[in-house]
Amino acid sequence: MASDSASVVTRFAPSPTGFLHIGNARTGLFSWLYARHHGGRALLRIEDTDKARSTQEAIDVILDGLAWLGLEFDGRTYYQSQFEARHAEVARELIERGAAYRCYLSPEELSARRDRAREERRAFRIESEWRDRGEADWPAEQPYVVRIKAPSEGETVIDDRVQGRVAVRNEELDDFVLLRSDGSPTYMLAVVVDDHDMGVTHIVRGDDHLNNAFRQLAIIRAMGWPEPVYAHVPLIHGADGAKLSKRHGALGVHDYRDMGILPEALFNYLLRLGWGHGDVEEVTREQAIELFDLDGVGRSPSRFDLKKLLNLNGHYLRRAEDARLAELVAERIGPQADLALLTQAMPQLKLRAKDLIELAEGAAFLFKQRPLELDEKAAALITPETRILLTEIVARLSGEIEWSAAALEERLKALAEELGLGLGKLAQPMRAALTGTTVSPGIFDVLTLLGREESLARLGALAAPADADHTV
RNA sequence: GGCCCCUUCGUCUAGCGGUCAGGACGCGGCCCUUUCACGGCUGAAACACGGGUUCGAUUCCCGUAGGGGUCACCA
Repeated sequence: MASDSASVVTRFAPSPTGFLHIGNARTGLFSWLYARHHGGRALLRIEDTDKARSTQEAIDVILDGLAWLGLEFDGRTYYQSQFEARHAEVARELIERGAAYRCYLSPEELSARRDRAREERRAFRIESEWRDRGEADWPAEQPYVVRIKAPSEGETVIDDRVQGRVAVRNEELDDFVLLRSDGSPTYMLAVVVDDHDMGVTHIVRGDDHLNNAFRQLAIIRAMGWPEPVYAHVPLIHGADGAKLSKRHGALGVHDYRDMGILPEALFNYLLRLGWGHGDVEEVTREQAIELFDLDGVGRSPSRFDLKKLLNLNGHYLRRAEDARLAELVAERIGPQADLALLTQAMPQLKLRAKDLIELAEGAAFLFKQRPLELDEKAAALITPETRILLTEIVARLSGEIEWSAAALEERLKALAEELGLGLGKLAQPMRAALTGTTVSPGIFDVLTLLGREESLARLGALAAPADADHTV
């Protein structure tokens, strides 16, 4: 393990589908972490051979998502589409080596054979009569594909770093297509060539590719290239245990950002999904690089649990810099947000939120315009009796008193005692009048955050016992 | 259906032949308390099943069941 440390090269190879899939992001994270842990290089290659989907916009979404998560890759970003000539060249060389052949079977003929096999309930396997034909037999002006000559005897074994030893009988492998009839390379050819040319030593990817690895090995061996170490990590599933897809809700990394998840929280959550290291739960990026290795990756697929992500996010929220959170919240509140005030309130606010949306909601009272609208529960707290109470409170706070949490607490506790009431009896109506809700930071903090003038105005608006309209 | 993989609390996981099967999320209770949170304490909750191997299996082997992945001139 230590011996190959210096030479580790991994790659993450997403295709631009319009969003950065959360499962792909985790695979990318593992790949990146493995390289970082071993002091190797983490490369990024965009699989943009599907021209229709590979718009610059779709590519930017991927790049943006990775950057947001804090995964920075080494060297330049590779684009698979740039290597098509090279792919074709390898296909040609494979033919020359006798490891691949031109197959003139038409798509129609192929599907007819497939249907026949299905009817007869046998497994379909391509057996092209062109496999052993030579150049002399090639018909002129006929479209053809290039197929690999897959090995048909013995077995192929992969020592996977996650899945363990996996063997497949070679008769299961078929002569898959390398080059389409239009001369373009298939994925199967392109990955192998690119991985080799990029010097990738460790392929960490989703285990939906495990079956492909056996096929790809056929190309690698035919070319006499060094075989990479494989690590096929299980996919992420939804709550119902099926592969994560649209019907499971939020799929893209951007969706979680929009939901107010902090990147370090998603990073941590994704890391712990399918990977464990003793009892550790909260792992920073630095610790992850130090601790991560493939032997901590489980072999079974894990289910995505939003509740746990939210809980983790809460932990990171509480730990985050107040000024940073103030900026993130201000973006969500809009132009009326006051950064300085938000930052000042943040130590109190961030205790009460699991995501940035809740944080923004919690901060909303700071910027409300008078007269405040009261929500239902708050309105219920304003009664003729509590209005009288508020009148008294306003009177007590109107003098030349020190407007600090400590001083206010002293005053109000004294008043409560005088009236023979619990502090809660004063605090709740005050909270309703000051914030328009029944949930907020401590009442003395609310008072100081709002300031003397605004506090007294909000309190005073509901103090007069005459008006029955709760919104004043 | 063929092939491949997987199986510890509801979920994420620790465990790597002998443990009261540990932690986290979620859930219940209690404490703290001006609301809500945060925090602290605490409770319920798991080795899929059947055979072996062994003095002893959650742990090793083989089946069964269940789940998942994959079978294109998509990536």
